Amino acid sequence: MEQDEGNNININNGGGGMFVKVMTDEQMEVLRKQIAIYATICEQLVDLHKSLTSHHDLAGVRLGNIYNDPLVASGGHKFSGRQRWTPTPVQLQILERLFEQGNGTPSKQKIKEITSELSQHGQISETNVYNWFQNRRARSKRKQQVSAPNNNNGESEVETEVESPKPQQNSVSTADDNMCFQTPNMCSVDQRAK
Amino acid sequence: MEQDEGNNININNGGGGMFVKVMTDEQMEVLRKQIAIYATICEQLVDLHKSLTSHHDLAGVRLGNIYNDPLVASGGHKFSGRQRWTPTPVQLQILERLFEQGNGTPSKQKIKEITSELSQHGQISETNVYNWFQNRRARSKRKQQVSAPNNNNGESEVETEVESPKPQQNSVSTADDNMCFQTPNMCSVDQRAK
DNA sequence: CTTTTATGAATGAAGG
DNA sequence: CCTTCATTCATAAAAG
Repeated sequence: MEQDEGNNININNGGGGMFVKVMTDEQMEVLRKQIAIYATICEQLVDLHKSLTSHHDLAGVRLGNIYNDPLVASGGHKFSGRQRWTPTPVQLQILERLFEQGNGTPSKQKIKEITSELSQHGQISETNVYNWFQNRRARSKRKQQVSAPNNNNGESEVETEVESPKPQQNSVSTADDNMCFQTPNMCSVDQRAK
Repeated sequence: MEQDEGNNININNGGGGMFVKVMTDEQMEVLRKQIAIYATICEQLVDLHKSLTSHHDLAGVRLGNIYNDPLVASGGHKFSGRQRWTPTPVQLQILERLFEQGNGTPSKQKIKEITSELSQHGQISETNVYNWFQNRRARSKRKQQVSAPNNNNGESEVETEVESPKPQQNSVSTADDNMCFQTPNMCSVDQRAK
């Protein structure tokens, strides 16, 4: 095993090799604090903007309305929007915070409050909030189930190296749950849908 | 237990053993999402600035892919094995066969069996199977809709999506949820700016 | 190498 | 709550 400068550890025991990302507790703490500061700045900026532009009624140009794509607009017809609600990043932060706060059971009254609170950051309805909590819980629950059943196959080499000439049959490492790296991409132009 | 036995990994190759703290895939995912969210907020703020200041020198500043796999890019290593599953030809064949067999409804139990069966032909998880059936069904259904000649007259046609009546005003944004890092109290911004 | 297509995965919403 | 559906996003694979 060797450790390079960039907190990557190469575990190489005989047959296969595997890279894992490592971090000390101290590094984690530093990171966490930095992110927290980042969050604070962002939120304050958003609020600042909101108060500064409150008289302009940003309702139409609301944050995150990136899907008001020029393509549709140039098309000359309808404001093809989308029907399904999508939480803004700020809303998500708040929701997640509430979720992990242990207020596991969103009561009817809570829903109202939360909705009211979140509406400061974008259009939202009580149903949206309700559904979000329902889905959030169900999803996290399912994830727990998935991450356990591995009794049979003792050990197999972990094919984490993408560059290996091996075809792309499977690229899953030790874990079985499937996570994918998806970045919120607000800039991408939707060119699919023929 | 998570996939890594509590993010401690015991590296024991031959000689001595050693424990290091590592981030689980899930933690990495969480971190990435969190950062992505803040990146999104910042970008929105930039856009807001643009519309507010209505300057002239714009449209060129595309922040584009700042968050295009920042984590993966780090260190230039391809450790981040999180790629999407791709069925092997054999697996695909079996899946197709099951799909045609009229077992239209893949129950939870069936999923397990199928997964177990397919795992002999390559890496796969229950989620993969589940998703596959979901997608398969949705896809074939849509195909039929398109090809289904319900065209009474050549009036309204095409346009996979329609401008359905807007049930409510929705702000639009794209982001994913999930984040576990608790924002500390230093983040005492009052969210209501009105 | 760039663009297009096919498809695995994520998720809001509805049904039971 | 839990399951299912529909829609969308991102990326591997294919085409140029």
